[in-house]
Amino acid sequence: MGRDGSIELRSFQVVRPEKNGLMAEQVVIQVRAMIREGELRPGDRLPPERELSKRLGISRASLRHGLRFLAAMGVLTSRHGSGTYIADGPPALDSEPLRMLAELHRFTPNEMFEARKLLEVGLAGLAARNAGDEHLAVMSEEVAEMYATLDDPQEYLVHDIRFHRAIAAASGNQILAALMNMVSTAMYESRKATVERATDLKESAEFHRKIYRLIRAGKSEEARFAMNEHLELAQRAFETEELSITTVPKNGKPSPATRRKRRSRSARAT
Amino acid sequence: MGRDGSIELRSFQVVRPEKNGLMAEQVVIQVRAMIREGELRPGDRLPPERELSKRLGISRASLRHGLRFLAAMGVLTSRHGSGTYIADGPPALDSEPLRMLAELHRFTPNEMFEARKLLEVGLAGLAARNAGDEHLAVMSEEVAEMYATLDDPQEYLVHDIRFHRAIAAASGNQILAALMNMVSTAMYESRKATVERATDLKESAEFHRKIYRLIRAGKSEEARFAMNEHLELAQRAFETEELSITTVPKNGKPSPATRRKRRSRSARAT
DNA sequence: TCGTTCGAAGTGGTCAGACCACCTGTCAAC
DNA sequence: GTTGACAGGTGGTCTGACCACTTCGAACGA
Repeated sequence: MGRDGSIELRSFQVVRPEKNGLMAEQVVIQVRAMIREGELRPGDRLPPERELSKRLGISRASLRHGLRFLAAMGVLTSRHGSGTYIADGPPALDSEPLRMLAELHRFTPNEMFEARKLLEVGLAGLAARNAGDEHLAVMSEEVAEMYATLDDPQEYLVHDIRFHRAIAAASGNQILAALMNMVSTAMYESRKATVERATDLKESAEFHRKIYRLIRAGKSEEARFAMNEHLELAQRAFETEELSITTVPKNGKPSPATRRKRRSRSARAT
Repeated sequence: MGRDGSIELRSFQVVRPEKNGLMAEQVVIQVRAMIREGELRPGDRLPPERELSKRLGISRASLRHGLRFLAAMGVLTSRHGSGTYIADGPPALDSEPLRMLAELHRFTPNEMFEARKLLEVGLAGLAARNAGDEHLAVMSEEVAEMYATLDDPQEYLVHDIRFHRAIAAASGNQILAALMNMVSTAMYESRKATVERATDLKESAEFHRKIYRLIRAGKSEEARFAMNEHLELAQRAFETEELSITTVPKNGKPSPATRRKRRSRSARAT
């Protein structure tokens, strides 16, 4: 190794054949490794930044960049004055990225709805096959709450969402559940506005009850069908509402935002 | 209730609508606003960090934290020496969070596969209804490439993935396409290993061709069915492979991993 | 004894300024 | 016209200090 020690300035680089750029990336890799090895588990607290930065041989600033990155992915949460913790609770994906993506690319609410529909229908089918008693109990509970809050749209929406979330949990597939929640959450703002003007929450509640019973009975295909019907109804309500809002102004050119034509775009594969 | 209101300690919250915590969060909000207003569009370059930090009245370090956050969400990419750019190209969600989540919660590959199946089947159905000529052309091309690379599994896999990606693009729903790609990418490592030991790539290619033809013919239901069949086949191949690896030791009990029963799991609603 | 208060220690959040590493366009030399 | 060196701009990293918040235990009071 020729460690004569005259010039050691860059020795730290030599140790590292990779010479990977981006110190922050190193942090991600390290933490990820710790998770994979089982060294870090959900809910655990990480070592203090000052210590961790020393251990990894990088500045605290760089370490923090890496942690920020992980926090954005939903893997970590930092609590001021307390520490940095591995996310716990049910597995969940942050919906913020999806919301951003939607704004960047001007996704239509309809597209969002369609995505949700596909996921929810599939989940309903799975739930009919896999739901356990405790999930069924939650669903039943939420249906009851919906009936009880027919005159309070906002509250109704909360139980609506919880009901669908229970179905997702009952499906037995946490990934699909996480995806559905991501989409659902990204749509929350819109739904909050829509439900306020809803005319027939009772009908909606009936539908939920019907879906619940089909899932409980283990009737997969029928549960799928009912869920599909339910969401298409909701989607239609949503669409008409959208129109009634966007058509308000006296602008002669209604800006054909909904028009859809085939775009040719440079692919640039990576 | 006895709310005589003698204690007003918490008024500080009311007086300060601004000064919200987390400077980095401010950055996210600001950039997001710029995107929403159309001030920033995909591919655009952001102002230099030194300038932007001044404009927002925060230190460069905090600004960078915020940018890091956005980068993690896939909204930005920073190029050393060049600048910071809004992500361009087709809308995509980073698969890293999903991969992390999978490791944190020990998702089974089967769950991942099931999620993928649900998405792909749905996408195939949509593609049959919405596919344009240019998408069909890409799909056709990739099928041909698959036949041409039957003896090179790794290369085959590339075209396999591109084919499915083309279907997603043809579905007309960018959100679902992004979700599918996220799941698919997260599984890439596993698939790379599986395809290497695949025995009958020809059969796989046949299936892809069949799916392509059904999509081109606009036969939605049949395309869905074929896709489902195709993926269940692949899943089975994957499972047996998993077993052949994990069952290596002389363990007498083959661990009935596929058995499925109602699990009772603490729900912990949030 | 029990409950409350308060303060010190620990931890994440922010700041400032400097320097390094890399990219890009320019312009001189060939 | 082509090539090469160079200078400016830009993101990446480091340092060290201070601020803001949480936590917990010791001192205090009932």
